[in-house]
Amino acid sequence: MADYKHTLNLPETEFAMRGNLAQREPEFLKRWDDMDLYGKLRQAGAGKPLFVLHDGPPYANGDIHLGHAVNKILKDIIVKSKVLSGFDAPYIPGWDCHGLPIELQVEKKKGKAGVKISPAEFRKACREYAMRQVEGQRKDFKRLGVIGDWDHPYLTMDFKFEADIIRALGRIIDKGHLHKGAKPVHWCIDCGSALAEAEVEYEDKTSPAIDVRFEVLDEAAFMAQCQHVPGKSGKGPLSVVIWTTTPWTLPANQAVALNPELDYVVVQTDGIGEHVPERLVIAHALLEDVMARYGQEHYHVIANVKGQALEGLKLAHPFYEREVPIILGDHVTTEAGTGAVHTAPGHGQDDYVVGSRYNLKVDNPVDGSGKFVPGTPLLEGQHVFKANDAVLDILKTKNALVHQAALRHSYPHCWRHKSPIIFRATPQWFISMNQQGLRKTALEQIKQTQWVPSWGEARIIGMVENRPDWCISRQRTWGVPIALFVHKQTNEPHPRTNELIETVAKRVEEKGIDAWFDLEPEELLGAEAKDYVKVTDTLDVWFDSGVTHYAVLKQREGIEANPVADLYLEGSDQHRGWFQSSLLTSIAMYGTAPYKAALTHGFTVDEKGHKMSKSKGNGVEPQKVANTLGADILRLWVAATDYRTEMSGSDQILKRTADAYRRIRNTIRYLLSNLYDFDPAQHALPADKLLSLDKWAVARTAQLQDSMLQDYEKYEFHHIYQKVHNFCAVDMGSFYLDITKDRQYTTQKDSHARRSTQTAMYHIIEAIVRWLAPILSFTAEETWNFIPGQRNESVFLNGWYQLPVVSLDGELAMQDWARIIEARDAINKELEQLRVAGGIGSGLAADVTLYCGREIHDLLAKLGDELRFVLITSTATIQPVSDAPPAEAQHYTLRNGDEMWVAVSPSAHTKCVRCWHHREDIGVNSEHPELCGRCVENVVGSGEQRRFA
RNA sequence: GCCUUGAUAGUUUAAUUGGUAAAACACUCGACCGAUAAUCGGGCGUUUCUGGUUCGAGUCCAGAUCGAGGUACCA
Repeated sequence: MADYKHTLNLPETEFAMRGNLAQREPEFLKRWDDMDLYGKLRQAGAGKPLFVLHDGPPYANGDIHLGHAVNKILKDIIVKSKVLSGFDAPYIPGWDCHGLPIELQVEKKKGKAGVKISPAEFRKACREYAMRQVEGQRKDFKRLGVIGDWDHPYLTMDFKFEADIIRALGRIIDKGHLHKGAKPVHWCIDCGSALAEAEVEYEDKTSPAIDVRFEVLDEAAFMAQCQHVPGKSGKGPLSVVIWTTTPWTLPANQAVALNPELDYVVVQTDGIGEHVPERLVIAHALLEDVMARYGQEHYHVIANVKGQALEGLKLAHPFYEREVPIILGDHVTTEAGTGAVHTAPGHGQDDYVVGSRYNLKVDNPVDGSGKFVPGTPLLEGQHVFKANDAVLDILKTKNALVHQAALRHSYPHCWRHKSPIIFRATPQWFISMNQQGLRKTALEQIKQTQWVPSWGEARIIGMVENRPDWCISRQRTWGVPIALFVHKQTNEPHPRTNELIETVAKRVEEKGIDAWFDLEPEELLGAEAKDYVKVTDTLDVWFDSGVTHYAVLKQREGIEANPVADLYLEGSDQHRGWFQSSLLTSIAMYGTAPYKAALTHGFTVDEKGHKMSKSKGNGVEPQKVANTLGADILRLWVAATDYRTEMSGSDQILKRTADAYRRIRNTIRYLLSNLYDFDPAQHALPADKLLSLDKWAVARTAQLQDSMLQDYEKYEFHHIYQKVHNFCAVDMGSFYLDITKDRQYTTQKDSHARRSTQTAMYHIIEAIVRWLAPILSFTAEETWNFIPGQRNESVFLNGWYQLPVVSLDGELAMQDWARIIEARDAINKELEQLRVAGGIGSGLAADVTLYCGREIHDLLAKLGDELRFVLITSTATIQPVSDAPPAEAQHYTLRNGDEMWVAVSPSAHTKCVRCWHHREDIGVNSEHPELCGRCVENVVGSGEQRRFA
């Protein structure tokens, strides 16, 4: 048998079938670094319309996890797609560097600031620690193929940034949003300082649980609000009874809270203990429990009243000469107690919130060491927990104690000392939501912003509507100072605050935040210094990151006057966090939101939808994925997953993604391998000279590209993934590439038929490589250099591909090809039947006869002899239905109603050794006895002509 | 507890205004041996559950279950 293989145009390429991504990707990273891709992108972008995706800073602590990877990859996909769409899209990554978690890490190694180590040294250690964290995270982010200004990221601890935080604060003060107030904080008596939420742990503790009378002052006014039970009149004193587990907070009591919706009763008792008959006010739902607790068997309800009706009525404090009002709050429940809650705004978060609604005094008679301050009647100098007994004694003396018991319950403790902590009001700084209309403007601006997904709007509106004033002060070491001098008497900031802040900012720009902590007030205030106190509180770190629009957007991304980014993109937790802190500071400073659109992605969860955690061992580490499957697989997973809800990730799911990747990669490889001898400059045919099927392929590609560009526009990457994959597997793999294989391989190298396919393939690969670039960045860059023709050094330095416009209006239109595909599917089913029956192996061993209804007949007839190439069979004959299909022919009804009978049979002819078609005309040329006529023509003749396929 | 949000084949995603549940992957059976750790063909769902509205519900309504994010409370 003669060997004709050398007369075929078999595919060849150096583009590896296996990606070897984990090993190869670092080479591309180096290449991008060496060519300064980011710098080149900026140069190329000069003058183009700007698209700013402003990066939200991750916290500089710990290794990056899958959620970080998702966030950065989504941002990268968007930035890159905008570049391809012709925008100048800078990307400046940043880090959040101050704050408690870093302090705690440093404290573990160096000890507590101000105790074992000076605050200045402590801050230095924090700065060094944060820097190391940034290095580690930067390395991991870069490894994922994220392109950005990694050499010049923004760090909230840069001296310049720290100075700008102070300037931003100055501007907010200037606009009148700051106020000083008091707020209860967790306070450890042993530490002598406030604790952050993260430093509090909950443990069981036994406390005295007491019921206390608050006598009604104006009995007539009270009873007037009630509905009396007929025939029941009462006698004896009338009191509202509260229940508390912290007797020591009673000195700070300012009110008694009832639930407006609850039913309360006035109950007549015979007398509790040795006391005389009296009337008590209790929530109806708790009446039986309470009476049982008091040991009362004989009692009766004499009146009913809604909590609502009692608002504002005055009660007597149990042991001070003080009138306290009845107030209303939804936090009052019937789970425990009496339905009436002792309210001390200085000693509880809830009491503070409800108290601020009623303008109650935030009284805190307890000092930092837990003792009642001088001047506290009856209790001065006593330690709060020991004062419990004293309070009980006083209550007994005043006949105010109804009942007492011990209660074991969960109670906050200091994580260092394991000792119970207290709530204690301390002076704090706030950004007011209302005094300059911040809340109102924020709500207006939220409506001006595009939220993706749209429910983000309702979410953040709900939060902004309900949030209290923003407490921006912390009593911490590693943070940007609230650089104010306040008057010793008035507590007011210095009148020249504006100017002082700029002076301080300049110093901080030189020396960092220590410039403030080291500052002697005299240096700036001179003789006035004796009247002022230098504030040493630090800012909430949410303030730091909240002003990146000022410190970064305004100063580095080419947006000057009023920094507004095109897009902020973060996880859904940031409606509470960065989206909000950025919104509030921006409005306080400029009156507008800092972003035009805010996009949120869900959290990463495992395949069952449960959150990832170390203890469950269901986590996916991005570093590990990059080093085994490759970063492109992780990127493909991010793109393939609908980020609007939770994103499921697991080893299984990533393996599926890797399988899908291989399909895409092999399609690319096959296209490249068929272009090894193709030079577009020399061989490309004009669009109107292409074969019909090749026109279809180009048109299909263009169609898909249009819809994909819309998907990029709408940030719906999972649709792009589905479309690309489907294109590779269906349009290309099972149809176009399968059919054109014969033409590629068997026609003459430089024939019109072959150059036509190559032209189509060339356009297709030029398009695909760009579709993929934002997602499979490494693979696209690798592909870029394998595509024939002149090209620049990176796929990212290009726009989307302009596919040639093809017109299929001639004999076969797009919908005609769709119907041909439909007919082909039916024929494939029959071929499979024959194959299973053992009649044939390859489809090329079969003859097909079709008995067709009118329309499909006319359509297939247009293909003439080339129908067999479309069906990939040796012969394909069409007959009208009137020719009476044989019994063995299978009947199909096509979508347009046309009928078709399909008959398949093994070919009677021998197989051409070159093209593998079974043909009657094998051996027509005696010099090539094993070849069919067509192959003879292609080997020694002038080559076959094709029109359609 | 409250606010926001989700649930479609083993997996990832589709399904205009309610109108026969669609792909791909995986799996499986087979073919090919000129994309070969590749390629081609054939095969697989009570749309989480329970009710309701409707001629008709994945889609609308009510409730439940399980999950995610945020927030509050434990006086």
